Amino acid sequence: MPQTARAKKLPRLDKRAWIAAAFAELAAHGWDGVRVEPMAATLGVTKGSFYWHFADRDALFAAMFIRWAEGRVRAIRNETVDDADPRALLYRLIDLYARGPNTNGLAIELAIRGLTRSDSRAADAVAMVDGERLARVSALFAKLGSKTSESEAKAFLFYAFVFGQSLIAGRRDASLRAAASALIVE
Amino acid sequence: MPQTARAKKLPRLDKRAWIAAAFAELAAHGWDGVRVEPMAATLGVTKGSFYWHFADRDALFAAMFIRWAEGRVRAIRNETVDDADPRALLYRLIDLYARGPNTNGLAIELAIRGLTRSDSRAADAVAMVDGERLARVSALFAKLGSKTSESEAKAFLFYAFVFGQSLIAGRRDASLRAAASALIVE
DNA sequence: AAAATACCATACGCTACCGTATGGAAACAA
DNA sequence: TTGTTTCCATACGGTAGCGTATGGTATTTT
Repeated sequence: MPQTARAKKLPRLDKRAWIAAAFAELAAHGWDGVRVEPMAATLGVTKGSFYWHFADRDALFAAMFIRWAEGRVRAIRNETVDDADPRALLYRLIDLYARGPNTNGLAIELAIRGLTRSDSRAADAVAMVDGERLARVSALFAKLGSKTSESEAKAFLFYAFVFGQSLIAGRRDASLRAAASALIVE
Repeated sequence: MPQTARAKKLPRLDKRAWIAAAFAELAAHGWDGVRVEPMAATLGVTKGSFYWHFADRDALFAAMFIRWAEGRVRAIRNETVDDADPRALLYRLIDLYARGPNTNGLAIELAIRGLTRSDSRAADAVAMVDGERLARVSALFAKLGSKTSESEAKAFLFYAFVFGQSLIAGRRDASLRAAASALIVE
């Protein structure tokens, strides 16, 4: 009997493919959605694939934490190349986390942050990302003329606002967001 | 055979007891932790109790959303009695959500907010709470002399900050928090 | 081409729950 | 006391998903 099922072109899967699928599920249905067998089905394979690449479900989680942290650190570094205007960068960062298409990334971010209490690996990942982001944003405020201590406070405020804003229901109101943003940056 | 198990004094349970237990699990282990049989065990009863009070697990969730929303609306109203100094109230609100003991309430809040995408009942609850909180905080800023539009922006900023701040890893640093708070309120 | 390795299918046992069905104890009423 | 209602225990059947065992098919290596 041929190993049926699955499209003609059968692209073998690797860890990355599984992790990507896991993030998609995480964004859509939370951690409850990240389950081996259903994911295998949507990937067009069986559990056999998964348990070849990962020891168990928990190993997938661990890999997700690491990949997420690395990706976020890389991202913030790319987003704050220092030959640009600091003020413009700050506004751009707000948009980047508040507006449209990145709604998925935000869901993932919040889901991971929801685990920091019970999972130390998640806590480590978050700490790494927060450290990098705060440092970068703080540097931007410093460039705008703040002293060290003040730039750190402003960075904390800025960063906290960006996240909090994403949690609030009536955030559709763009003008409100803009006004609040100006209160921080200006 | 007597209906064994369970301590001598057997306080019959009601919906409220189940909901309270569910919130405790939610805070500790997220939605994954809110499961009927394990909760029954920790409550010292069996599923029989649960399925008498609730149609199914989903009905429990629905009840949790409603109870949470009502409780939060009541809370913000109590916390903003208007014979007090607005500025002091604002600082007090920050502390209330940032410091020590309320770490449980925050976990619950974030867990519920994590569902707003996939569960409209959760979204409704959050919208109700956010509306009330924004209105109350906005009124405080208005008392401090802001025009309507500015007080709304400040309230949005304030409220977003309070939440975001709770998500950030290095939030232990009280002085940072204080400095950031001052940037908003003053 | 043969052998080794990488990747996956199939099939299985197992556990943790969900929800239901039913009878019985406790508390309250009549 | 006797019914009536409220609350719960016990016992099932059923399902979804975890992890394992094993062998088969691709793919690379020699």
